[in-house]
Amino acid sequence: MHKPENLKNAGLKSTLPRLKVLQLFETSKERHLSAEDVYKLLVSSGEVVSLATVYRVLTQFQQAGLLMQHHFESGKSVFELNSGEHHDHIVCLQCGHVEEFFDAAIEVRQEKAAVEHDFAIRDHALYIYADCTKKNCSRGSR
Amino acid sequence: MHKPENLKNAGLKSTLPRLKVLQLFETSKERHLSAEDVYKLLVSSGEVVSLATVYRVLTQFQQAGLLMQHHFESGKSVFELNSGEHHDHIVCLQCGHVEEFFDAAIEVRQEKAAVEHDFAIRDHALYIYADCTKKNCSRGSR
DNA sequence: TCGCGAATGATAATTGTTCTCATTTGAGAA
DNA sequence: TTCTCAAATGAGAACAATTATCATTCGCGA
Repeated sequence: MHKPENLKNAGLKSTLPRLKVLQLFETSKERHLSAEDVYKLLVSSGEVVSLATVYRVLTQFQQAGLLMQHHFESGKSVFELNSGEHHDHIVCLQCGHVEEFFDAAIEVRQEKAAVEHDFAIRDHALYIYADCTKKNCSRGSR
Repeated sequence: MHKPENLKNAGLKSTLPRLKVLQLFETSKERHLSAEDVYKLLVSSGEVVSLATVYRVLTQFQQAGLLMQHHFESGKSVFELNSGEHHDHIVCLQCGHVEEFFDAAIEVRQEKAAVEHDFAIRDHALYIYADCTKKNCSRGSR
């Protein structure tokens, strides 16, 4: 789905590090990755990329609309492929597992709240922090 | 409203720095303050408190339930007196101004989303980022 | 008033992220 | 294909927010 063309379309020169990062997001089983995650995954799969480059590329991809950036409570921000469909997140406080959801009613009420308070809404973040029920949960990370 | 008793009730020894911080939150016109804000406000009003102590006290107050902590996109976290009534926030991306709102319907739908995904909700954060209409907006801070 | 454990101050250490700058690379020109 | 050069990268320094360390000081009960 995402190919070098995507980089060109985004006005980004097609370089090795960029292709590797993009490919990682497309193939990783974990959809939400932090800069550190990306760096470690690349290194552990034998790729040589600098952490600085990972940060730069992630930021560029986010600005180009290829990735979405989120700020969970953990302190570090995480990225995910931009599916084009807005959604919010439920984050497990124990294992860091993230699940996505969308609720039209919530979206509507948010817009309403912004309007009522005389704000021009630009973006919003809804994070639900909870305990998930994964059998392998509680390994504590992220 | 909040007095030394509150500290004792919270199991915290009533010390000067703690009283000063608590008093600052009670009297400041800005309801949402970062650690840096608190530190600077105290210093500029002639008080002598260490930044490390400010961080410690804020954390203790938050754990004691006196303060609520929020993580806006700015990167630094902000605190506010715990009113006891849950509410969400609209944050101006330009001037950092924060407004509060509450929408029962949103709360209900969030709970529903968590249940549907088999999560035991522990906490949630809903931040709407927008441009406010304050005449003195756009000074850019926080 | 004394004594001791808890709290504080000053500063070093950590963490996540950005910046600097010398070196390398990709993509078009020759 | 080779050359050219701006753009991209790597390595490490620099930064900002926050936490940890540890010697000194303080609050509070005996």
